[in-house]
Amino acid sequence: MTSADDLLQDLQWRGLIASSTDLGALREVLDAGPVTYYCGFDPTAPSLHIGNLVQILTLRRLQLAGHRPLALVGGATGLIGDPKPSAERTLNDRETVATWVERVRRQIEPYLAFDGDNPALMVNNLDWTAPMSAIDLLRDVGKHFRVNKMISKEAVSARLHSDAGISYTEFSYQILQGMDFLELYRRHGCVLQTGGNDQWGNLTAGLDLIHRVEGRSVHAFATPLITKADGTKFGKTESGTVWLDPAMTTPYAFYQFWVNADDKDVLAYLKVFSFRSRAEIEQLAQAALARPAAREAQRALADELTELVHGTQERDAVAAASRALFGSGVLDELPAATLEAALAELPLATVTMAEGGALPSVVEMLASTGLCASRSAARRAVEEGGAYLNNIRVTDVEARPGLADLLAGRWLVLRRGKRQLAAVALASPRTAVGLP
RNA sequence: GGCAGGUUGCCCGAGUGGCCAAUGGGAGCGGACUGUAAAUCCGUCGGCUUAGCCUACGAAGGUUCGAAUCCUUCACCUGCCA
Repeated sequence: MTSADDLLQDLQWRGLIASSTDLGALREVLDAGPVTYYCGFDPTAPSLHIGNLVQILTLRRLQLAGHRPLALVGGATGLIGDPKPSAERTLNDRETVATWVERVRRQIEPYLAFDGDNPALMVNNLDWTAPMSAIDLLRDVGKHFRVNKMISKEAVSARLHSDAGISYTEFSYQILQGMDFLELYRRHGCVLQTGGNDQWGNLTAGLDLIHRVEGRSVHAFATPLITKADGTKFGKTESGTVWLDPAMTTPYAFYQFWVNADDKDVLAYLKVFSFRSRAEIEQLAQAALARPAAREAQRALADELTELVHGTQERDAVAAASRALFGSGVLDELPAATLEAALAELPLATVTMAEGGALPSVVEMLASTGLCASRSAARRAVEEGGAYLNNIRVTDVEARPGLADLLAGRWLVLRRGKRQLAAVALASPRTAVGLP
């Protein structure tokens, strides 16, 4: 077991503790033996995203240090919705939430060990919330919550003072989350809750409840909101949120997300997401400073996280594809196998040859691969000099690839701008159409 | 329920009868410079069979040769009054 001192110092160095209860008290508890702790995940989408990864990995870090994680999926809280600062959430129907609960549960499992000395446990707050009657809730739990305190919580207060107002449903969210902590304390002796900093009010709701009902002081800490140096939201790309589900964000796109991290952000990301040691991370930071163009830190980050989330095989495939596609080499010099493996990571469009052996125009393919939103946009891209066929700029709006452009007899690589790529495959190999 | 104001492109916001696919800013996208980075500068930013055409200024009607702009009705939002 890692000493509490080492563990807490590591967490602090990584910048993972944005808010916390008394750390001295927490240190004592952690030193006394394996501590049972929990973090909750509400099913608000069919997949978790890289923002949630901070929480998942924090669970993992503590387990690796010898403590016992409870991963909670919010089958109940997901039906209610925690108050967003901006506006009321739309309620998702029960079947949807139930489906998402299962997906989220399966998504978290690989990061934790369910056997060994300090096995993890998955729990669902619907298990203890669903059997409860309204009277139970109001008498047994509600009585311990003071409205004055509830409305002073940041999430609630922001909404009370906004035009959006707040529904009783969302207002009650903190009661449910507080109940979860109490329930897990009673069932499993859970004495620590972690979560995102935006959840701090909900974390403390649980602390207060346990203190009132059980007379016991328990602990909590919150991880910071991950920010970007340029002020934009973390975890978004041109095509939206970076999801953990490979069907929603391809491993290639996932890898690219990290490779493209800003120099100014990469050290912070390594601290938060990487399991490398402090010494290793500091070495990477130095490398980034000395040779920024080599992007060693970004690659290390991308490699490690892609492996962690999608496995070694995918990691190797997308790293190789990225090297091939963004390398200095000319595409038609790549071995066919390397090329095909790389292209397999890209969005793909299939084209057929018209009578007379003509292929669709570059503009048509830019649109059909989704690289450009419309043919007008594709046309514009070509006019702006932002369209490339096999890494060679296309300048003619009417340009139409010929058979000689096909790589390995059937592939075309389309690029828009610097880094958006797509593959085009000829439906039937060229040998099948009877060449002269 | 009454009175007043508002609803414009991804967002903010000009436009009050033809010169409006619609000023300006932001975001986005592309180019140059680089390093698949940032900053900066430049360009672009409804769609299409792209020297042209089509669809659009909350919705539906109407006036007019011609409407985002005028009229009518409806919907929604905001403020004040009950």
